[in-house]
Amino acid sequence: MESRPVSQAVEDYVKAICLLEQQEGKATTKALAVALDVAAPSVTAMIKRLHAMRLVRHTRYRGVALTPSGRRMALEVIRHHRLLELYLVEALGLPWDQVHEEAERLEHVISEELEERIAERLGHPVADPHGDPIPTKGGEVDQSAYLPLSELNPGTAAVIKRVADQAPAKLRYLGDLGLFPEVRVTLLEKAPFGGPMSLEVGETRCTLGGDLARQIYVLPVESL
Amino acid sequence: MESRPVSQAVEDYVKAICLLEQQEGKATTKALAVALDVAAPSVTAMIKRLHAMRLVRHTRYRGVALTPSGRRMALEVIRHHRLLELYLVEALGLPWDQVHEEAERLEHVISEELEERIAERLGHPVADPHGDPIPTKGGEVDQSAYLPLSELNPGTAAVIKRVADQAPAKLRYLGDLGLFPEVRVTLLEKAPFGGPMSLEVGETRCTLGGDLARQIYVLPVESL
DNA sequence: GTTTATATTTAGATTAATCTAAAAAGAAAT
DNA sequence: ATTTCTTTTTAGATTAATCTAAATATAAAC
Ligand SMILES: [Mn+2]
Ligand SMILES: [Mn+2]
Ligand SMILES: [Mn+2]
Ligand SMILES: [Mn+2]
Repeated sequence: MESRPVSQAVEDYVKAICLLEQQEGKATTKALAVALDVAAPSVTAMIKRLHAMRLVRHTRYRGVALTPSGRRMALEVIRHHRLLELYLVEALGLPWDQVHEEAERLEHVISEELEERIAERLGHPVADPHGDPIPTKGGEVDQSAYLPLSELNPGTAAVIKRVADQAPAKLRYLGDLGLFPEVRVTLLEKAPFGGPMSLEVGETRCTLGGDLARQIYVLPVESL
Repeated sequence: MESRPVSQAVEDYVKAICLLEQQEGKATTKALAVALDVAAPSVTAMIKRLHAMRLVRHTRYRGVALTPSGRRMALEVIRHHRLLELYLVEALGLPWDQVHEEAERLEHVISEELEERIAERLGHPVADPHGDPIPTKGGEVDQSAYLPLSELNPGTAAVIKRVADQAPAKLRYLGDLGLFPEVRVTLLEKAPFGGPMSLEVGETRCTLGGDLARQIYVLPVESL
């Protein structure tokens, strides 16, 4: 019954499976290979190990699904990751485009004790700097669904709730424009067919491409 | 010429070698095996790898010595470790007996950027919570030598400068007595042959065994 | 419904890091 | 100077995690 500590690789796999299940509805070998930047046969090999550890169920050629204990592990890692991202921004002033990479490594090595201190210091926050929900210790995740900024009607005001793009360069760009979660914006004009839109952010205005706008999720102010 | 990131194991080995060179004057296979809690043949195998990486020089049956680049790497890891220990105590309130274990893992995963932010937040400190010197970015280490508390003359006052024992239980005990670095104590009485001693700490007094007293280093106040 | 493209798995190899058992070297004791 | 003890090294095996090349299964296109 000796269960030795789980490796970083295993944690990254269950985390990736969990995120894929949420975002795509299922986790395939290919999607995991892309997400983790490894070759497909490496994924197949790891899936066998994860199955032996009872962390996933696997149907050949059909992808994997987390077991309850796999999900518990994944949410624990995701909680670490998002708490760390927020801590690095709030307590140490790291820019929001650098914290993902840092948290990617730190998430595997902090103790439960340290996790708790960080959560306490932050006032038990519910979202990370990008607006992604922080799972509770009990494994609950806020499921609120928001509207892509690209779907907002011109003339409407809304509060940014989530920035789904991870790419540092894009985050830096959005940061320069002042587009963070909890910031209020007003959509002025929108070109058709997913074209660019012009926004009012505080005192200033800016133009945003359709691709970026599709990655920004908002809550229209009427809904408040 | 692609030099892939160094593993945690390699970092722990060069760190252990560096500390042994300082404390014992040399780093033998056996001493490393004990320090790292691995079997002796594992050390021999790793020494070969470290040699291939030009981090150590090795004379068969005689132990290893760090090369300049090995020492640079070791001091970098030690800097991380000690900065982290201090940060965990100062910024997050972890008890000083728990931070060693935590830093042992974190030291390998923080970026140079994060290291710098932490150092800045702490005001570029020169010692960790146990009084161990924090190497500078340039690789300089404070070499001050202090007096073991066990060698202090009765009736003399001194400031604690370093607590060399790592054992959490002992650190907790010393902490309860208020015996931390930078605390001023007065030696009242001392039993002969390394026996116990009685101390004045602030308003209170306490008795300390000879073994513990030998691990506490002080600076007598006359020297100030 | 075949053919073609894509995804998945198997086969086989590699590397880092560890282990135990046994041989060899060096140090200490007689 | 031998003998004995300790340390170090070799030999050989194991496990996790990865890779490339090739085989096989599924899905898409025609
Ligand atoms: Mn990770
Ligand atoms: Mn995030
Ligand atoms: Mn370590
Ligand atoms: Mn320390």
